[in-house]
Amino acid sequence: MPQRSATNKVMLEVVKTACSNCNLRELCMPLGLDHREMEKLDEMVSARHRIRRGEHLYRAGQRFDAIYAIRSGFFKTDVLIEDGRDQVTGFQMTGELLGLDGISTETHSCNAVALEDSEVCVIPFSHLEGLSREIRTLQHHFHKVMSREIVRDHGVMMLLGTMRAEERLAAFLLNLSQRFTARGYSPAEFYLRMTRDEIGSYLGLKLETVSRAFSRFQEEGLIAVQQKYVRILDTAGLKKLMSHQRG
Amino acid sequence: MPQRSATNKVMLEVVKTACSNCNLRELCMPLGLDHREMEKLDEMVSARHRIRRGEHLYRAGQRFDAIYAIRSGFFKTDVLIEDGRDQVTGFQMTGELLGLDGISTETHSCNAVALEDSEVCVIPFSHLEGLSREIRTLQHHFHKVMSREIVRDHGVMMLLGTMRAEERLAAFLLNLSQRFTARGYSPAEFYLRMTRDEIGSYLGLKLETVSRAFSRFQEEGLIAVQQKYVRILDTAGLKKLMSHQRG
DNA sequence: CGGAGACTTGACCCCAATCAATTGCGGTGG
DNA sequence: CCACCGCAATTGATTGGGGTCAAGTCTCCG
Repeated sequence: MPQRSATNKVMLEVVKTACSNCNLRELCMPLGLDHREMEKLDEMVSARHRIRRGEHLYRAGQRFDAIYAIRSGFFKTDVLIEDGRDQVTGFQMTGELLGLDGISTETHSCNAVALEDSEVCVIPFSHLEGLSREIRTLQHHFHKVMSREIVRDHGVMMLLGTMRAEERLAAFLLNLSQRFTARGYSPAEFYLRMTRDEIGSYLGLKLETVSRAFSRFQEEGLIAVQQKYVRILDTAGLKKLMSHQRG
Repeated sequence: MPQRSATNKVMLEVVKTACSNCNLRELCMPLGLDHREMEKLDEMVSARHRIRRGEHLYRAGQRFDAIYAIRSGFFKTDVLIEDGRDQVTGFQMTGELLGLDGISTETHSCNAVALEDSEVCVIPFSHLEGLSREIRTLQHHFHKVMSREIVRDHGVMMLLGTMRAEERLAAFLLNLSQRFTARGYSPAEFYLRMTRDEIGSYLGLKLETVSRAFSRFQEEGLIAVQQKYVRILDTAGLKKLMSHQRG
């Protein structure tokens, strides 16, 4: 319990931002650590960083030296190639990590942009590797997180390679729903933080196609949608949509 | 130097399959290790495994406990979903690792199939984590390899999300060329180990489309292709193709 | 209240999918 | 050795899903 003293406010601030007291600890890095290990983690994750909506957390080409855990907010990552084309490679929410792509070349290979005012915890990568060598659990957890990212990417490849437009959007909505649920939010009702254009880029579709698919889903009673607000009315219906190649 | 003795032959066999003497050491796990560290790696990577063309190295759903380094041969990985659709998520060649996707859930999330008679080195994962805690260089290298896989996946997402058929095939051929080059083979001439159907699955195209694109490239003098044999005649032309959205 | 950006909707078009026929190739057995 | 089989690949004709272009509506915010 925090001491009642003149330093109370500062204490609270510190407590509030420590991994050991973070309400994301079941989703984020601390998973599975004991008390002593958690303290070491707290030391490592000393810096926090606020990012305003629309600002970059990092840009492709910048030197990599830390990964970031999202404490609050919402991000997108995107890559762009010379001729101007770009693609959103992912949307990240609280408890998820950003920057894993930078490890390989020690240079960030994509851009990370806040889609709403956000706060991230800075995890200096060399410290993380150091602590991983001491704490088995942390090491293993980190490996799992990287692997999960690979599996997720395979899922997106599947989506882009084999699904038609409406299936892609259904998969996208169900995925969002599941992730909001894991964070204690409603599985059926949420605000999209990204534009139709960004959804389209992620799903390999044009914004008009995304918009049409939303409208169709609404006509069919699968969802209620009004701009960024989405309410899922028929989860089973959306799932069924995904398992039919045509029709 | 191997001793001249009755055990000579056995010795040679051991030497031949040790990481420290493997001609892939600049591509594979040993990268950057000193002599002592290399010896420890040799101990860890004790088992080898032969896989015949068409056989599975592992299947989705099987328990994960090792990753595999390809010593010789060629593999594909694919995922399949309930309704029967499947997608090739990658083609792997010598020196590359297989099985990273299994770390996250301790269960393989895709199938790995040999496209020609192959040999892999078995790297028990718990041993690898153990050794990573001892050897900084190995740990860092392993992290880089995982990260590289993530970056590669982003490249594929880009390809699937934004490129048209011919661009995809051009990108695919250039990528193969580059990887063969890194292994000391000709950059301009190689045999494809996979079918048109498998290429198509990987690129999000139907096999007929792949075939047509091959034919078109040949007509335009970019490549010479006869079944599985491919000869790149105009690398610059293929690259140029990739940077034009239409035309 | 006015303007800019986000979104929706419609009409048309094009690239790749689909359907279908044929050719080429490698292995197997008479 | 060659005929045959089955699979892989090529090629053609047609179709359709999503892209493109364009017009209009909604919303947020200064």
